[in-house]
Amino acid sequence: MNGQKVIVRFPPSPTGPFHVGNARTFLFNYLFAKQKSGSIAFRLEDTDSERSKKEYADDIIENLKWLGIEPDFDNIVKQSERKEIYKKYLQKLLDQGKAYLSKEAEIGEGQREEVIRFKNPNKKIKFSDLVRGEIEFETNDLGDFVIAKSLEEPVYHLAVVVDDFEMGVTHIIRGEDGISNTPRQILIQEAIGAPRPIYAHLPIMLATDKTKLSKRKHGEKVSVSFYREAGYLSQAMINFLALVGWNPGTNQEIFSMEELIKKFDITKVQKGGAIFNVEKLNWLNREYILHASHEFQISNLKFQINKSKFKNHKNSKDENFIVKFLKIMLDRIYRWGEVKEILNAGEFDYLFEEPELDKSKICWQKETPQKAAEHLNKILEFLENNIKIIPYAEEQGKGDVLWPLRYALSGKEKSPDPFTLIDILSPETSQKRIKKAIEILEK
RNA sequence: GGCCCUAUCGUCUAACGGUUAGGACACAGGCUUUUCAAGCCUGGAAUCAGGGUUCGAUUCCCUGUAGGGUCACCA
Repeated sequence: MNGQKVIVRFPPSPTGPFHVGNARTFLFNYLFAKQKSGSIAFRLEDTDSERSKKEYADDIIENLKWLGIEPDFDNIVKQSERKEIYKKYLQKLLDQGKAYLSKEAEIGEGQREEVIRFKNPNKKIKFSDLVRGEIEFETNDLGDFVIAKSLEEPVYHLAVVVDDFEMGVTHIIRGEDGISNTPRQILIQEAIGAPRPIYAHLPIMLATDKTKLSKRKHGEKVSVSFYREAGYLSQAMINFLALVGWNPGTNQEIFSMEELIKKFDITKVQKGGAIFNVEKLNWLNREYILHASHEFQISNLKFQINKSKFKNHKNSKDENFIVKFLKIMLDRIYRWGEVKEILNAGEFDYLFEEPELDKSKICWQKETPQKAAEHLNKILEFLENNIKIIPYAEEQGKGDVLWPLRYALSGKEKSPDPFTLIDILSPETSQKRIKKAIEILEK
């Protein structure tokens, strides 16, 4: 590029919520531009007034900001506002005989009687792709394709080529689905005298069924906002997306944005499509949750509790409780949204209210109710005198002592260990629950 | 179907013609202050097939097969 400034572009069409596949495509553009100290143009391809909606444009912008990959938001280009520019180029092509008004023989529903077609020179187009190497097309089977419905209504290919040219785009990094559009666009570039940008076609991101991730087929899980709302961290999302289709050739898995910018290499991008593997995302997200600052963890936890059914419970306001609860939660979540889900599902009800005990479940395996009551009484005594329970449990059989204790405290067959429970419940509450269990056992 | 692209463990991938084909996620087994979770240790798991080229192919070439993309007056 001999010192020429790199300019990439991100041209979403606001006809749906921001798609994770688009997010990855843009991330690669972003990484590439940043490492070359280039700039990133943002263009809304909103010429389809039927399907383009402001809410979608807002969703794209909002999530781009969340992900921390921002294009040049100060200079947003909207295709819908550039009719005059396209018209100028169209007229010139017409004047030069490189395009012509065509009377259409067969007209379908909503189609025009007369459109502007590009006069195809029917030549072989060869271009070099940063990811795939040389790609060759015979363009005669494209025919004289339509480039506008009228002077005022250009069609995609014309608009894109004109915009990329006017905006000085040097590198077009886009999805693999753009490959077959490339020869058409190169033909138009040559006709309007635009330089050819450098192309890089990224592999497509696929769903588990190995087909393109689509909203129709795969639902809300294709939109960035879904992951945001589910409590994934943007850094984890970025880290994950970067690794789908690219890696630095080392065993490193965790990358900050700065490292990605430094290490990203467009020529090492994978050629084949890659499946969006949520399990890997989950693992990464957990890593980020665990390594976040304590303050960040606490604020996320509070946020989730306030969205749960316990939002007004006194424990939810108790800092001490929150800190202890965090420790428990960090051992079992991979995304923050799970806190609310787990809480609402009732798994931790016993931390907020007294559990119902089932007599048959208090005893461990073949232990008798008498024996269990005896152990619990002993524990009560230890608690009052601040004596360690473990030595006694080891002597008497850990299951026989610890299971009844844990069950008395939680009323659950599955829960954190009894010592963690005593700690978070307070000795008083614990003693109360143990007494209750003894009562039930003796009934 | 035409055109184009692609092909390493289940998944994401490493290996500038010579490796016991490496790592991560997931999975299985084991360990741990009962259970669950987490953690730690161990393990199973791949070069699509067939031809070439080469002393030697995961790697280069061809064919087949499979998968994907694209074939709009949508973007």
